[in-house]
Amino acid sequence: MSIETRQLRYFVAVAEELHFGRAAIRLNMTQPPLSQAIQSLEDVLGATLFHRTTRQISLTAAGHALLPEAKRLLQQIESLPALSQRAAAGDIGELKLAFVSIADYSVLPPSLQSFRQRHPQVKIELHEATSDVQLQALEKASIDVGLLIPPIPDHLCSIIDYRRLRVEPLILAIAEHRRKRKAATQLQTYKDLPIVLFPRKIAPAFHDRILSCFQQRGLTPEISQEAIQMQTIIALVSADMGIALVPQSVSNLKRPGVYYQNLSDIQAEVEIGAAWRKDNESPVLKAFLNLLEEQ
Amino acid sequence: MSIETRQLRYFVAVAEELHFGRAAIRLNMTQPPLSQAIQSLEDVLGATLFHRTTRQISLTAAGHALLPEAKRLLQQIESLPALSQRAAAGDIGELKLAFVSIADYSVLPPSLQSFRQRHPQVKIELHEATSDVQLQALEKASIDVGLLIPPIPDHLCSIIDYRRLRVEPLILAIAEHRRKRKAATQLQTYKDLPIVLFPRKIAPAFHDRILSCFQQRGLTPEISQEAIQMQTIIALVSADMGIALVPQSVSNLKRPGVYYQNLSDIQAEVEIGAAWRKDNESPVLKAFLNLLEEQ
DNA sequence: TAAAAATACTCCATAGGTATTTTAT
DNA sequence: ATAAAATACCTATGGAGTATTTTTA
Repeated sequence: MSIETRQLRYFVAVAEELHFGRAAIRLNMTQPPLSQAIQSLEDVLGATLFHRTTRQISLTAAGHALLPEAKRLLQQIESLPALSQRAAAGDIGELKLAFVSIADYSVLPPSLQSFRQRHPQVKIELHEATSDVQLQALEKASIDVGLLIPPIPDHLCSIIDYRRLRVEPLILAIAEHRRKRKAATQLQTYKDLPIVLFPRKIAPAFHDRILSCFQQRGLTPEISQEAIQMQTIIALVSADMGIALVPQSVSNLKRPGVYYQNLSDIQAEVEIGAAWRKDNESPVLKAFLNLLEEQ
Repeated sequence: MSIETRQLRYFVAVAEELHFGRAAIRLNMTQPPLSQAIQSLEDVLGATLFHRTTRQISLTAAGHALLPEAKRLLQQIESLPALSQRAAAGDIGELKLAFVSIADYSVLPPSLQSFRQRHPQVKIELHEATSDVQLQALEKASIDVGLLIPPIPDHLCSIIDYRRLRVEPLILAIAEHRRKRKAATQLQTYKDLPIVLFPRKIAPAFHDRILSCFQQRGLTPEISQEAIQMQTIIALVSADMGIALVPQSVSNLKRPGVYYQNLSDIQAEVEIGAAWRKDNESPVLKAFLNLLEEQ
């Protein structure tokens, strides 16, 4: 036998009224079944809760100890519907979000800010990761959503949905003192400088997109250094290790000695989008995707 | 309609098994009523808890949010019998204890120490108070027990029980330099010195007991100063304001310049006892009284 | 097509009601 | 004498069982 919330409600009513008859009225029932319910509660607890005479009743020590506990528990149980509904609406919960370092300079900050504002109770778990790591994480469902650079491999298209968020042109990051005078907007101009690049292993699509810009112009640049994060690449440019092609939004990352130059002779763009599992029913995820839709 | 613990138990079982059939077996019941109970729980909560296909079920966001709450609540509800039983045994609860300052040097410390040891969960509320204040407090039931100096007034004898704890001889407290050489054990020896005394208003019984010692010997001492607490009286003796008659145990209160002298020519004693309301059923009080009994 | 949840119905345990007794003031 | 809790007994709601249907992987 086990304690039911009904018994706790009855106990609280009797403890507060200190009168079985009045408590029964308050509970919309008659006195005898209330007496029986309290007796059965006392049985289960293994302690008497009331000193009874037919004229007046009072709480025993066990009753005194139980009353605040019972009230607290009842209150918490009554709050469960609200809890469930808020969870179902995506107002509470958790969002595991991964992003490529580029997103850190474009889509991520405004999205995060407005999501936090609308869903302050949602715990957001952020992971910086490359696109292929994110795709693996999505495959094993260890993240809810990834902000990454396409493509989505064919074998994952059946379980993963993707939505484009932003397309940015590539621009040139170059050490200030290497800059040619008078708006040299041609990549060709800098053909003799080595380049800093993402490793092909880590981000093959992005790596190839950049190299193809050079190949289109018949250039075969020397790769002086590889780096995984945008800020490292910019740091290397600033240290005069070479030039780099980066998404336009990275120019928000100001660094002394680094100049960003739009290019006129290449059309290369880089796309960032959101990817998530088709079978992920999380209302928090839905809320996040709705918000991305709006922006 | 309201949530019953039965429904929470069912939910936890299904959420852990992720299978209605197996959960039903675990709960010693059949599957259909379990499905119905979960449905009715979902109705009350206003949220669905499981994504169901006939092949497999999984928790919704609402279910995920509810599961830890439900487990916690069930655990707490299951701990209520233990709580009630400990309260009934006096192992948890509160003891409001008042004591006269004299008790602070005799009965109180050992009693408190062993009670704390046996009932570490009991919260003890200590008040230093004179006997008459304690009796008033007992009358309006604002304390559980008082350590005081008798007598109990007649009009309270019907509602208050009393038990003698200790009887101590009165001894002389005297400034070191006033002490006559060679064991002057007669009160008479010091008849010319003024005395320090409890105010009659505050502790008439104790006041009168002390004065009667002098009167027995035909002495009428000058009262130089009155004080309510033992340590104040001893401080005044040390400041050479006069001599004092104090219970023997007060000699534990060493103070430079104060000498304690047994007296051979008086028989006066002071009694300390415990008083409590007859109608106080508190198991904590019972435990405390049992312990006093032993000592 | 087969495993599992939902539905339909049946039944009985027990929550709750009515009538009465007991008890303490 | 009376108010109030306990007891005895009855009723009926709804929790749980059995049989069957529906669903989807």
